[in-house]
Amino acid sequence: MSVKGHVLARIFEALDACERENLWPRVLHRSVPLERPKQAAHGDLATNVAMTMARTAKMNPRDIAQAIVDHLGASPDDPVITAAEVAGPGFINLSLARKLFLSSLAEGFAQRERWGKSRELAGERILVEYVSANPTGPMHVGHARGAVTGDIIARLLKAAGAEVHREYYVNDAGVQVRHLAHSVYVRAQEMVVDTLPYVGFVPDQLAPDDYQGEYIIDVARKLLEPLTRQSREGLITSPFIEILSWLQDAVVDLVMKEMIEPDLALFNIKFDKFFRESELHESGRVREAINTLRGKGLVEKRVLPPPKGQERADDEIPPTSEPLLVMRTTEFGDDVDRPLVKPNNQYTYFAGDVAYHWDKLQRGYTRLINVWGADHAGYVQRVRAAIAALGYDPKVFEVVLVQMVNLVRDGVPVRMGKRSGNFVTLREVIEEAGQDATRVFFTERTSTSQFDFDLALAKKQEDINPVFYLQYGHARAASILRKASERGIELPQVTAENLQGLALPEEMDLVQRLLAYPEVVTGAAKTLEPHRIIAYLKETIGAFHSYLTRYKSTEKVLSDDPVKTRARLALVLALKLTLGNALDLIGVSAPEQMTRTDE
RNA sequence: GCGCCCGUAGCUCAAUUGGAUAGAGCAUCGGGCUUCGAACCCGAGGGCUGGGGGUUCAAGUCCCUCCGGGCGCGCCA
Repeated sequence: MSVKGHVLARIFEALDACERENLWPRVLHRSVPLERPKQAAHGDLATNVAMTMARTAKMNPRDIAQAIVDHLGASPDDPVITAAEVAGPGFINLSLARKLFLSSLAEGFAQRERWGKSRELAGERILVEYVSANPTGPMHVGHARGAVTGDIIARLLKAAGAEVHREYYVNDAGVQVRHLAHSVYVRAQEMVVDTLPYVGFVPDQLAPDDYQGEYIIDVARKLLEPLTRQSREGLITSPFIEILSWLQDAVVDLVMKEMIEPDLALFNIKFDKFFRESELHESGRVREAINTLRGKGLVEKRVLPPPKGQERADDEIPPTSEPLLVMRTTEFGDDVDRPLVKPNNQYTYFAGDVAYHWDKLQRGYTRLINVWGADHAGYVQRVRAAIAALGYDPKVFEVVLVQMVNLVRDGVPVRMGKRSGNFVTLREVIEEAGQDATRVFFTERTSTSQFDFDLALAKKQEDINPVFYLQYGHARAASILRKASERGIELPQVTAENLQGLALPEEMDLVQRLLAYPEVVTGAAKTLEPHRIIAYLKETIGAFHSYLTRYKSTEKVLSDDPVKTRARLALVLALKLTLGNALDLIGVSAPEQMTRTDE
């Protein structure tokens, strides 16, 4: 049982005792917050139950707190609570038995790579959808943040005991893919035109909305590569519209297999499934979803009004007054109703997404977590509406909105566009900064914060980069253990007995920080906030360095006193395990030693 | 104009989800390596938590309202 578990049991006993004496009305279900105070003077743990009870009990919180303290039975010899006192407006500050911490740490260490993992979310089946970048080119830095965030959220949920599947939704059915196919078609024609046995063939031209990027030529080359000369000629001389369907499929396949999947692999990000939007259309799932909505009377054919507010400056999309099939998402909190079928009789992207999320729900997931870019914020409400309309609890649908990354070079914004082909790829960033650093860079902050990614700075930042700090902590612990072995000191078992030699306040502080690790993991998992792991690492490592420095000339880990040495080595072992597990959780390597590459 | 996200030290961000005296890194200044790794540590300066109002024992955190920034706002994805 955890330290908090022991303490909670005692607090509940005390509450029971008070209620048996009718000091206040009995409450059946009560939560008791138990926190580690910021200030050491406030004890090892503190609770504010008394203050939360004051209102319903109609009593002074200090009086309640005092009654609880009186029934807590704290004494210096107690195996759990050695002292308890009322403080401030009604806090109860608790001092705990040293032995309790030490044996808890030993128990934790015994779990090895399982230390920090829990069964907190056991029974939940969670689908995490992330990246889902359009299959129209390589991934750029803008996708990196979502990729890292989604990956780590999946890892956190798994660590908390949930069954987790990772999915990438491939939008291979829209006009963008049509433009992609046409771009490749044109490039392929240009490559083959010279070898044609007859003259007079005129290649197509790239349309304004087609993709200009260099990589299109690569895709075209890869497309033609496996084909015989005859097939190549047949392909490029066929009218675009005739081979469109085949071409789209082939091109998306190439982009996914040759560009996106390898880049993700470079990042050590894997998916359980790449879900093709086209599957939903081909299998009739989209039609089925719309029919279901129709059966509920939520679909109608009508003219949608133009958007409110400012007039569109450009005339790209002419206003249409044709009636189209819309879903009444406004009945579920959306701003306006959303179209399902376009005037040209094609399904909208939204129609596909309704079917997709319906499919997810029918696969039995209890939670659907989508990691989306902030530019999709306006989309959340309509999908949630669809889920509610299909008869599911909209709360199962959660969206982590990852804010935009502004790419700058020396403070000057870098414009990016996939069509223009002007962008910095994910591959370039990873090759430049490394996987570990990129992961940390995108995980440090809350996903709601927007920030600039300065390419020039990223190079210079070697010393500033937080990843080194995180890894250095682990390496330094490893180094001490290595040094001990060099001196012929046997590494101790991490047991409560061996830890008994810990006496310094900084040592007990470290013990308590390590003991907090499992809660940090479950906390990060429950809030879907990966940055908490980084924050924990920074704080714990900071405390470790500080401890080592303070006692570097007085109380070293490897001292003349065998009892202290054994205890401190056991602490370092537990620390190294905890840091290693935490780094592993966020997909960052935990080196045994570090070597400087610069200077 | 409407919707969503955000506003905390000069800069980049935290703050145990409503708790006690708001903390780190970078930058600036000043210290600390003959002995376990100085990619480190210690100290100093720097704050009306954008402004105002409200909710309560308690607000950076929740509600309202202004101000400022980002994203989105047809039938693109």
